[in-house]
Amino acid sequence: MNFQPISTNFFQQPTIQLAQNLVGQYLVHQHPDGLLVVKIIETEAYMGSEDRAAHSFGNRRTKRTEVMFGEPGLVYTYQMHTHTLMNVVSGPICKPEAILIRAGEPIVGHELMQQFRGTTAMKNWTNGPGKLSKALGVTMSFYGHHWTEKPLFIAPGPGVKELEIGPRVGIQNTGEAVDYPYRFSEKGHPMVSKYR
DNA sequence: CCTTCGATGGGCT
DNA sequence: GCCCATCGAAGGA
Repeated sequence: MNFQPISTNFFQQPTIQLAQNLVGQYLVHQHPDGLLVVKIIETEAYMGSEDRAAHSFGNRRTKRTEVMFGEPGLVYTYQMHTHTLMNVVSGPICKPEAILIRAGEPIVGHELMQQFRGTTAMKNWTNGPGKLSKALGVTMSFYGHHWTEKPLFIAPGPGVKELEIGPRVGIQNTGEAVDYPYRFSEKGHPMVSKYR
């Protein structure tokens, strides 16, 4: 298969819509040790200044959140404890919205993913945001990269049969935001990350 | 400075 | 379900 970056204007749709449409696309990393591809099966939208669960709530602008104020399609990586989490910057410039990529299904590069993840069962390689980054060999060095540029990019995928919508995971202490229906996943997929 | 706290994951009970 | 690794960001003094 020949994977090529999706067009730039794919990232110009409204954030909720983009979060939904990212489910079913491919995420490709042309890693020095081999090609790695997953189909995205779970995302979460973070709606910027209005969303108490977002790092950019209240337009908080710091070294970490700076990239969220940039153009849609940029890569926002950040550290959570010992893990790297991957986001797609969304919304117009200066509207700091983003989409967390939470889970994927291995398509190409199973051997390398297993090596990066250890010997656990395949269903545990990419069923969470930290695991996914590790399986794909993605680190903080991609902060500010663009998701249409090799070697790390989104490519058109097959989509999904049915989309499931629910509340986001792991955002206690964010008031009313805990129940916003901003989590999107492929219904019934065995590698969707845990429910809360 | 100093303290608190994670958009997590793995191990163990 | 509970514990905690491990560290930078955030926010207060």
